Amino acid sequence: MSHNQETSLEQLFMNDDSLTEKQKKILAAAIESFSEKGYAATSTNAIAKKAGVAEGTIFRHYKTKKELLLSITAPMMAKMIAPFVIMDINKVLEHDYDHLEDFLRAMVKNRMEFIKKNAAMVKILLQEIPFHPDLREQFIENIGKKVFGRFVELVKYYQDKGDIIDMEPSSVVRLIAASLIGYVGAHQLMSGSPGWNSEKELENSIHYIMHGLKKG
Amino acid sequence: MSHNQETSLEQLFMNDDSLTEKQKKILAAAIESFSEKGYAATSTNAIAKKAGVAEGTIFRHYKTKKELLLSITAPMMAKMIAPFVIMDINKVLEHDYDHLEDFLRAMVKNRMEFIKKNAAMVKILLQEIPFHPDLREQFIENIGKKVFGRFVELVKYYQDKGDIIDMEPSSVVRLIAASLIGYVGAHQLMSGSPGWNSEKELENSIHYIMHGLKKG
Amino acid sequence: MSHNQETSLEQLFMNDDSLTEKQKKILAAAIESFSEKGYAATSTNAIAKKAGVAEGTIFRHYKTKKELLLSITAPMMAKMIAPFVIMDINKVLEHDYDHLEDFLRAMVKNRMEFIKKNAAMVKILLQEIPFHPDLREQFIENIGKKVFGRFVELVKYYQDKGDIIDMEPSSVVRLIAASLIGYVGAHQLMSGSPGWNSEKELENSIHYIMHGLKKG
Amino acid sequence: MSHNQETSLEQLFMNDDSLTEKQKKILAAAIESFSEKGYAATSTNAIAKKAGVAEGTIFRHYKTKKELLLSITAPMMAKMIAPFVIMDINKVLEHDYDHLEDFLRAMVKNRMEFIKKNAAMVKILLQEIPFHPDLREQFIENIGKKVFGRFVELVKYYQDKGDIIDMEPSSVVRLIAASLIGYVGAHQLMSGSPGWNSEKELENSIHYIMHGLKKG
DNA sequence: TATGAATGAGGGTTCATTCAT
DNA sequence: TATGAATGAACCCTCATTCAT
Repeated sequence: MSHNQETSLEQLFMNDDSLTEKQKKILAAAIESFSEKGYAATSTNAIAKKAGVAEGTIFRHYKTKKELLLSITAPMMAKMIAPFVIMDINKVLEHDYDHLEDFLRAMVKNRMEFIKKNAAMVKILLQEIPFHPDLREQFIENIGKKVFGRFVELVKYYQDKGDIIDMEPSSVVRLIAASLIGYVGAHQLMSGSPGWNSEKELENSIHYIMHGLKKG
Repeated sequence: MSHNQETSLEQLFMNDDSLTEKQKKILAAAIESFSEKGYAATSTNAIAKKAGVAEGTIFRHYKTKKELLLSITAPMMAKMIAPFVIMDINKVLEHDYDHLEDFLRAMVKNRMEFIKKNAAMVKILLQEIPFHPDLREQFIENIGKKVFGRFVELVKYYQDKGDIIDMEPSSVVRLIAASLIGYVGAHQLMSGSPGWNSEKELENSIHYIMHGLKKG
Repeated sequence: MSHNQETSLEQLFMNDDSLTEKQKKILAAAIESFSEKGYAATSTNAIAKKAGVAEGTIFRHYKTKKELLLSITAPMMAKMIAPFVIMDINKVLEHDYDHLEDFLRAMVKNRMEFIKKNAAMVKILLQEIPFHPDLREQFIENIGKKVFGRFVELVKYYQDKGDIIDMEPSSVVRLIAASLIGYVGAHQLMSGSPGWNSEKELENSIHYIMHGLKKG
Repeated sequence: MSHNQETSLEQLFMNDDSLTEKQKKILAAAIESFSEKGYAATSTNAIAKKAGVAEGTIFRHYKTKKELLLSITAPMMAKMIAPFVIMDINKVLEHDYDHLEDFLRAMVKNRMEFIKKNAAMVKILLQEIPFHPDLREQFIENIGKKVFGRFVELVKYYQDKGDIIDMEPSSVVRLIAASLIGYVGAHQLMSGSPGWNSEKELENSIHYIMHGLKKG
């Protein structure tokens, strides 16, 4: 859960040697189009044109348009949850973060970083989940089961320590998530407008989360 | 901000005498389809079939498919913000709710009621906002400017009374909103699954909001 | 074949007591639309709107769109050939016009007058003839047989008198017609532009016709 | 302005290597349909069927139905005026045709040849001009400005020589054009009927033109 | 007589996908 | 591997016409 630089997912695509040059262009074009106009409203023809590639080329690499979407969202989810999947909870808890606040702040900053770097892809994921049952299942499986589970353990630990409220751990996790997603949403909506101070809002959000979960 | 029964928007459509019987069926079918598969992935032909109506009939009443969407979302937004637009802030504050907690709880319940009754339409609104600049503008204009402004006033009042934290009022409002929207989203995602207790989750959310905003 | 004022066909419609007020508006709207955009490209809906009438009203008076077209073109043709049908050739020839030139000039002026007054309707007739076999037949029957026949008689008379060339009478008639229609076409195309002097062009056309038909 | 064989425009399309086999079939089908029923009354579906091609194929090659029309009429106009654009007036006048009659006869025959070979396409052009402002402008620009200008020069030359009447050169050109177009129109209308002798009518037309323009 | 809601066939066009090159 | 022509189903929408009011 450190602050070290991760490369963005899109950059990962670009450095993947198993991908053709054209394939990379297709992915980049698809990401931009899907995030702007949505999956259903983006035509493969439009993607091909934006990628500077023949329409057939898309289908040489991805059997269907849907598969192209999944080739974006699947690694997206994998990377999204990676830090949680690999983290050794015991080590994390005992050595890295004495206080919950510290852990939450670190996590928030880290994932916020990830989200900022992969804004378009996160946008696609969130936008398309309502319309694709398989995407939703995949999401629930990954985020809901794996990550959620890990967080629940974490929350329980801090609850046992008496640091935070004795609410259902799953609820606690959901509340945190909502606050963070809300922050990102506001950032997408407001970013650039004069009244929006992204850093300060982040701090406010963290403060809100912390106090919302305080014991008593 | 009372708990009195409001009729759902869809019922309002159904009781609107200026609408043909067929028109009502079209609206109902469109609401169902749009909320399930999204605007772009719903064909006018599918709507017509679901409504038991000729496809041409749709276009007699709504010049375009987009206009049909807006005829759903526009009154949706109006009703959504209605309680805030008409509420007399001074009266509200001085007589109805001595404590912020009471007001928030009442408001949450009231709007939660509205959202539950109009789940499909709210879903449409939230789902389509990313894809329709005009919808987004309309939303910002209504929710962002009108409602937000009113809430900011309210928050300032309670801040002056010393009840809640001295954070930017706009941030406070955003944080509350995120938590509530997060609750609804979870409800949509989880409703029906065994682990989900909607009532309790609502209480948890309110508790979280209250403490998140506590002074000090 | 005198120069007396005839009312235009459209005015005739307007004064016809057997026509409803609405019906007159429909005819006027149809004439304008058909002449501007053509029969096939004009919708009954557009006609109804331009006439300020419900779409159903059109079909109360005219069973089909085609019938509406014919209700314009049929009287058009009747009026177009009326002077020729009623004229008493012998009288005309022996008393009215000693010289062919005089007759032609009078006829040209008279029909030109008619065409000017009914520009839109003539335009419709000429435009639609290529697309409607029945219109074409009707046209051939009326203009081709009746009028043509009369003109052929006339031409023969002047040929017997030795005034004009001994070409096939039918060819003579066709040549005159082409020159006159050419004049009207040019008028439609050029009218209003600075270089176009309608009166002078008409005189040129007549001169051209006369000399084109001169003996020897 | 020689009588050498030109290939018809449609044959040119058929020998154009830049066109797909299907594209040629589409063009042939469109030419036939447009000339018979008119542009507005011809459906792309009908063209596709007649061409033995999927409807989508049409739109792969021509973005819109209108573009398909223009892809027929534009080269049509180019070829129509080509002989006039490339002719060296001085050479023509001094060496080829001592008398105006000879030039006119040659030109008439040459263009008549072209028109006969491209009857369908000429028909389309003339039929659609009233309904398409852009076509009309294009026509005026090409025929009206370029060709007309050249003819005016020619006419002036012969007027200076004293061969023909001292009428406005532009009127002279118009009168000739009307007579020729009239001939073609009659040919379209009458061709096949027993009384129509195309060759003789052409000679009559030329004679009529010549005498119509005689001095004095 | 006049309306305008309703129809469903058909309009032009776009779509994701296939396949010969 | 990459192309782009070809497909035909499906898209949104318009059409002429009908009919209950």
